Amino acid sequence: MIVGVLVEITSKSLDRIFDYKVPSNLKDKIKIGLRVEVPFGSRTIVGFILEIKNKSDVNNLKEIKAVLDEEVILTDELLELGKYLHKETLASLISCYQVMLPKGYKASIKNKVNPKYHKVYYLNTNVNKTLTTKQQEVIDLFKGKEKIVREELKEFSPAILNTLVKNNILTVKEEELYRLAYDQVTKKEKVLTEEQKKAVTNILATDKTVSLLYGVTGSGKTEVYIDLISKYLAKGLKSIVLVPEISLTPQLIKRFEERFAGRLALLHSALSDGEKYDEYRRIVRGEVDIVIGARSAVFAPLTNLGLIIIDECHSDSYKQDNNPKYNAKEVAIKRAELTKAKVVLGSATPMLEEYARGLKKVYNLVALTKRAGSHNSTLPTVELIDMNKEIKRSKGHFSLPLIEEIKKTIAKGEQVILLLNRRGYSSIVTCSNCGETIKCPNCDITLTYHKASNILRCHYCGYATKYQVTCPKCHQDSLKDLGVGTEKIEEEIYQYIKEATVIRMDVDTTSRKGAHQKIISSFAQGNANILLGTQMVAKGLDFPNVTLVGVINADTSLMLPDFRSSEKTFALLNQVAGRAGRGEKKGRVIFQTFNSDNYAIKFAKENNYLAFYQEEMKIRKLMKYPPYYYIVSLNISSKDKNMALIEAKKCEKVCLKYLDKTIILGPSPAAIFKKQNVYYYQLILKYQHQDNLHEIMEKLVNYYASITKVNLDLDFNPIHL
DNA sequence: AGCACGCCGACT
DNA sequence: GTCGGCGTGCTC
Repeated sequence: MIVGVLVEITSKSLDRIFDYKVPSNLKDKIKIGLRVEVPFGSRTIVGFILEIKNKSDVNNLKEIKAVLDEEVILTDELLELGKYLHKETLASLISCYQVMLPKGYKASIKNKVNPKYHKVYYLNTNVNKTLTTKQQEVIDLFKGKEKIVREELKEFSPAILNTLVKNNILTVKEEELYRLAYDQVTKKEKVLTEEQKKAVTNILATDKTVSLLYGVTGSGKTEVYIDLISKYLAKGLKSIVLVPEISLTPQLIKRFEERFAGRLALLHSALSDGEKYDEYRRIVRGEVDIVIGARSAVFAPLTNLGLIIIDECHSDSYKQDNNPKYNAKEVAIKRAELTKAKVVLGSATPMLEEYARGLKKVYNLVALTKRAGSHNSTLPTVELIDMNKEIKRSKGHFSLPLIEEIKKTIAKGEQVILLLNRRGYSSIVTCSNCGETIKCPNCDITLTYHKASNILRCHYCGYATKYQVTCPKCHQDSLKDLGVGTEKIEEEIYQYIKEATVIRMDVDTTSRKGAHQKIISSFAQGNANILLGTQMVAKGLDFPNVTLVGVINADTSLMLPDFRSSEKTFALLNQVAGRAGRGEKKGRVIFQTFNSDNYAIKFAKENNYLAFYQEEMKIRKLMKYPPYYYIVSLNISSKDKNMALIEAKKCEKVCLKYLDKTIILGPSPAAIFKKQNVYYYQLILKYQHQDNLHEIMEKLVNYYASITKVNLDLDFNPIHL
């Protein structure tokens, strides 16, 4: 017996199968998809069995040393998905399999996680022995219980329990203990609105693989998900729910827990390695029906998969930005096709690509147009504050009208959410007088400030211009690098609003485990009247007492050097506005902006997704961006600065020669040109139809895999450029 | 990736 | 004489 093993070394030159003999004592343990320990050169490493055969082209085969798993972790379905990922992203096959597994399953010994065990006592029947009082106390605890874990018998000394075991009254076993505990309360289902019921029926009836559930904020997409999951469950089919990491809030988890207690597994970055490992084992063992998690949960090894839900499907967190650079949405659709499952994409602000596919009937488009929560919860009214006019009499970053509204809201005993839109703050030069930013004449993309060389550069085409403080629009010497944090804003709030009590929520205050939960419950209990934070206050939060939402700087994210900046701004503003007025009381929203005429801001104020979609589509068409064009970015890097440029030019030449219908931009120095003494150049390809593109890219990848000193890294359909 | 092998210069 | 620098090449 010979096995083909894919070794766990991330190197393109080793990304292939190595054959090993199987010693006779391990023969009956061998299955495809299991991990084995093998000798490799002078060391011992871990790999996956991908083939079982009885012949090999290689002569002196070594023997495998050990089989590491009992349960197959790379099921046929995952093996297939891995091949798909490898083919689509051109990342190494081993990296495609590694990305599917939690840390504890990966090879390196320092990450190794083991199951946790605890002692469990069982009461034997037919006990007729006289017991001591202490012993009787223990036995009494077994009333109505089959077993008791040691931790619950803390007050009893080991001597008592040992005697009971010795006398055959109790039996003790070592059982695996799952590290993550869940609430076991099951709540009754909420009654769906007519609109929600129709959405569910529609999604169940469609013969299309993908449904796009386009529902305004507060329209109750979660109820639709929950109902769909139950319906699939009734058919014996399991579900995966993907949510952006940032919106995996305790509030959301609780709703699923309440409905699917005991049948739910959770996979996200806030879990410890041990917890993740345990959750994964529960899934592998078929002990759960629903998996809820961030991006990589799309690979959860559930069998009988019926449904994959992708909430907030416009979120860029579904794209992984290191290898393999996959998009969980595409993987979900592929997986659904392989298993005849369905995909539901949900959003109030779908990405343009998604909505376009909905309109073209590639996806089944389902709309929720009304707020569901309570009978009179309607969408909040939004007001724009033109900071060009207000700046002179504003206090710090706060305009007078915003300060007034905050004061009024606090006085009524209601709560406020304030968003500091920090996206795009770093290295973007803005005029502090008129709000102007400098754009690339070729790409319509904000230029990025490079401190070291004191120039403004376009990340797309490489255009560069010298940085000057004079604003080309208002001619004031006010062009500067912006940068303000939530701490500074918090100070200002206390300075101008005496009655304010603030809770801050940003990466700094939520990094510790459980901090997120604490902040949310503290605010929900009314311990503060203002919740101030970055993007994370915009997503998924549901506080009925919040009646005012303020955005301190609505338009900083418009200035991102990214063709999706308008889309991102619109989505962010729409979402944060959706946090207001979710209960009985009507909500109000204030956006402070320097660009009150900008269409993204204007349509966000009007809550008009369709109008935004149409306007943005025009620009995308004109500028040849997605969804009209596909994009591939090539990143060429080397420790040798000259060689990096030479090779980047070589790549350009190859593209020019073979890709006749493709627009080629660059090579230009990458966003971060020099990183740990490695120099990076970037080429961007734009195309609509170029049949041989993948083939050419594969050839380039293989070529650079064979040479050292220069590296080529590809990103198909990149989110950030 | 990581380890051995190998061929050159500095030095207890 | 030997230790150790890192360029090259191989791993079933």
